[in-house]
Amino acid sequence: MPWPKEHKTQTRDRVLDAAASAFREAGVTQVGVGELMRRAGLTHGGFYAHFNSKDELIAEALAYAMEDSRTNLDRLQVGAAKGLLEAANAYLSSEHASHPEMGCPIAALGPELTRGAPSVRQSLSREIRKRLDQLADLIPHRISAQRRRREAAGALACMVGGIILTRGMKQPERAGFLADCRAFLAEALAPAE
Amino acid sequence: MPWPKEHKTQTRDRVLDAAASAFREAGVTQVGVGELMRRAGLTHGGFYAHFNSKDELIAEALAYAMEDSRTNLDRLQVGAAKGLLEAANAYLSSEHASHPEMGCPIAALGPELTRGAPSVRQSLSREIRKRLDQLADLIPHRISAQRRRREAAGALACMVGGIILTRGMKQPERAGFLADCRAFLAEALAPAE
DNA sequence: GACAAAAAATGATACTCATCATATTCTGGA
DNA sequence: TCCAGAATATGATGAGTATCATTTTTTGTC
Repeated sequence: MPWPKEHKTQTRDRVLDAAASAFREAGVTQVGVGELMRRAGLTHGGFYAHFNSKDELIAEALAYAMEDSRTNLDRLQVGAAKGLLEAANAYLSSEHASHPEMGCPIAALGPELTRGAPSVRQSLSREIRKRLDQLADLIPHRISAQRRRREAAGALACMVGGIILTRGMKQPERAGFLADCRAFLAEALAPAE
Repeated sequence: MPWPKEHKTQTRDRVLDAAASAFREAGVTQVGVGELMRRAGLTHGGFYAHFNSKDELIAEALAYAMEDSRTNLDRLQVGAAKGLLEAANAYLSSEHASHPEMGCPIAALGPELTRGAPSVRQSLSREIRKRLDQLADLIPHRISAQRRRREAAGALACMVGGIILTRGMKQPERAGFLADCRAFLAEALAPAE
């Protein structure tokens, strides 16, 4: 094998990383294969040595971006108790709203992915399920599983919708709206009752 | 004026109506000017006699679709007390989730519109503000304006995110997730406390 | 019934895009 | 130093795009 044995995997990962950012920033349909390869330091032709199709890349880039956004958002809540509410507060932040290319791909690309190829939709549904389970796990286990599932669903919906709506607003209104969403969740998720 | 005086307005409206449906169904970038004109019973060339650009059409189609979705969703809650919770329940319905072409354009196109031309973003921010005001108005006015605003924000975020997430899920999971979102809001918006 | 103007259709331009076939370059081992 | 094969580059294809200039059709009025 006349090449370093991990070389191909590394360039493949570079393409994947470039795709995960570029897609979240500009949308999957607006970013062409050629530009992705250029961002990865290559030319367009070699693309199909790494992926069978653009759709396959999209499906993989989604999973990659989900993982990436989770680590980026975790950095915003260092030291916090890391309950569901803290996770939601980090998600519903101005930093997240103003940096879609590093943020949650569901908020950046959700509707577009829903209209994508079957492989893309399959990846999307899997990632959503995974995220719901992760969030439900942040709720104390003394709470019933049913209630944990309900709160995770409501919180994730509020998070995704909140960021999407924030990004659709003009600058002066954004901060107040985000604060409203956080306050709303703080009450809805209160451990009381 | 050798044409019925409302003829041009009527065909313009036909294009607008076709655009509002097609965009919500397939996304603004996936629907070309040619197909829209064909849906309106015309050919591609005449488009620019009605609109200065595709972006101008998108901005107008968004407002048109917002109005259209409101009437379609109102039909789901006939006779109800028409409070914020009832509006949210109609929004978070299986019918809405499975018919994006008749539903809320923010849920169908939000992120895509955010990346659009300035005129599109302007229209989007205006429509979001309008919807927030409409929802806040559904809350009894004895509640403080601040709290009405907060509940409208949280509810709309939950509604938009809930529908987007539902559409990203596979069929057997959808109904349960929608029910969880509705139950979550039912508790969060409870008039008690 | 002919005319003028409005409305729509035809046709063309200049792109961009995903995909693939072919050629070239690079690398570790002989 | 040269070779085989893997990784990448070149170039082409065919389809699709927004936009505009020009021509054709349609309609109310004389």
